Amino acid sequence: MAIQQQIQQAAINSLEQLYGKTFTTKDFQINKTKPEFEGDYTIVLFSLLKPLSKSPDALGNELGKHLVDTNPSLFTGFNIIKGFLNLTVADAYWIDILSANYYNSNYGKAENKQQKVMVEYSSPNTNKPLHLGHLRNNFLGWSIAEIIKANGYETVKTCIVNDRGIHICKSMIAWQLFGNGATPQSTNTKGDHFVGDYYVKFNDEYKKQVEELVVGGMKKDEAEKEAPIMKATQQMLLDWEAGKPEVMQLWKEMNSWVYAGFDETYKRIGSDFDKTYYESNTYLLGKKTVQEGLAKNVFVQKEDGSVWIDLTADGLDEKIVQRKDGTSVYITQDIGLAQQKYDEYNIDQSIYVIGDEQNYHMKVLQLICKKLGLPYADGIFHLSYGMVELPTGKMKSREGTVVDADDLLDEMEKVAQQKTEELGKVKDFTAEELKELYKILSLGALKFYLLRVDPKKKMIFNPEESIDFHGYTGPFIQYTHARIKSILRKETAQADKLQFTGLLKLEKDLLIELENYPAVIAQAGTEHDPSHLANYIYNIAKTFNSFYSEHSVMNAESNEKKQLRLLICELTANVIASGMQLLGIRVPERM
RNA sequence: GGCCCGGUAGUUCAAUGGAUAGAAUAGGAGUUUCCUAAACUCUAGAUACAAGUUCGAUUCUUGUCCGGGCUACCA
Repeated sequence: MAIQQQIQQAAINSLEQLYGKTFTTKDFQINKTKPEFEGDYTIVLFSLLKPLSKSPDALGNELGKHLVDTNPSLFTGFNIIKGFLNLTVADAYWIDILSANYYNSNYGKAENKQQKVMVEYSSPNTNKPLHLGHLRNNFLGWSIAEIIKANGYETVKTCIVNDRGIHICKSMIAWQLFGNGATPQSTNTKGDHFVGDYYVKFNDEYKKQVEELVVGGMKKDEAEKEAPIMKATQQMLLDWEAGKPEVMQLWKEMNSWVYAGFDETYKRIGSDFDKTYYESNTYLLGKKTVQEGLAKNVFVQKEDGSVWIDLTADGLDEKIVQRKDGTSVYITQDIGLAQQKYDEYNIDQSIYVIGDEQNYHMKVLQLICKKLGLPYADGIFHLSYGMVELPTGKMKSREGTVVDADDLLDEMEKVAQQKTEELGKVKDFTAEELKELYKILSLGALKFYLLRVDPKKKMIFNPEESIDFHGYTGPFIQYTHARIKSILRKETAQADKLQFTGLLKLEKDLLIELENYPAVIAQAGTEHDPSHLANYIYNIAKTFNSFYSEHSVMNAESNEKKQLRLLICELTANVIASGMQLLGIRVPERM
């Protein structure tokens, strides 16, 4: 049991014995003691004063004394300042944690909970390459799946590819008009970029045609409908839905180019999926549900034949779920896909990693599922994340301010190389080892930069800051790990040589933080928030660096101290590596 | 208009209702005969505004001001 819970339980027992009253964990708080006071953990007494009719000093003294007397192996002392009871935890407790876990690669991870959680993330469109926003989505999704796994759940990572629709037809039309049979191979272009370029060409041409029509005297909104390239695109969509062979052929070919490009990027950033759904296979789903909803009177049919649900009683609007022509809308597909996921995997929870612009949509989806009485409705969770913006404002594809994922990764690698060369610490690395190191460092910097922020909040991506390898960054933590490993290459710890010697402040500070690792994994899981982990690992690294510069391991004051510090090094390196792994970040042995 | 989210040092981010609001970066000053200076130490600097609840509010409530998102028979 974690120390905080142990303290709380001990306090509950003492209060019961002292005053005959039973309290629960919600009745009072245990905090870490602020560094400026003596002690390790603090019981906040204020909320107990009234029910016990005690002054802070009286209660603090009685409770403190009782706690120390009845738990001599846990507490070695206490002091009271105002309403705060500061407790000092016995060194032996921290030493025990250390020797029990320094070799344990599963340290911090929870027992199997026998439940299955699906995480859907990434969800790209096949008409353009991935950009910075997708990176936040991918890093978040992958990390949250790992964190959930560490919390004892089985996970299924999925991706829904938006591979059909008018936007795809735009690239296809543009390729037909301007492609002259070019392919990614013939132009030596990455497939997703190749197709994305035609999407841009479509928009250029479309804009031109609209302008010409407007000059010719047509109104703008009419011109937008009448532009020949748009009409051709709409016709193509109809042809696609009718399954016209030439269109299907072109569609398949262009999508295959995109997938080749995506695969390369996914591999590079470490995204992987247990199951990929394609919208072209799922867009007709959900129609049966509409019929069932009508039968249950959850949905109503209007005179023109369209089907609706009235959510006004829940503070939302009326939403359409089927058009008057009988075709399904976006939300209907989502209901269908949710059902399919449940049928295929029998999942207990389904997490959707989707931007906060779709908060309303996801609310509606879950509410409809609930009203339909679907068994998986309560398990739907929208992991809503904020948009990534630039210091200059929002990214806009039309203004060309979108940060391309591949370009960004290339740039980051260059910076990693440049900085590594400047420092000149790994001159004996082979070319492959160097390349690998640059990858580890650049991806580490980028992932950490995007994951260290609360997912719910929008964030500013500052290109200059993101390539900084100092301070609150991935490489800072990676560097700390490499430093520790450098010590451990020289000598490994022997646990049987460990003797209690009295902990110095920085030794104890580190152990207190390391003891907290399981609680941090749990918190990151329940709150669906990897930033807690990022923050935590950073603090571990920071404390270790202070420790490192203050106390020598190899030249410790005594052999006991040396063994103790070697064990601290082991556990710190393990926790750093383990925690970073949960963020999808690798740590090098040397850098 | 309606609904939702956010406003904390110059900047980017923290803080289950608890002690003197933490970091990083930018600024100022230092540290290397000693395990990797991608490091460490010191210094200066912030809760948009106004009420309310509370022993105690960055946190909860209300209002004001300022940003952002959603509000399609698009996906």
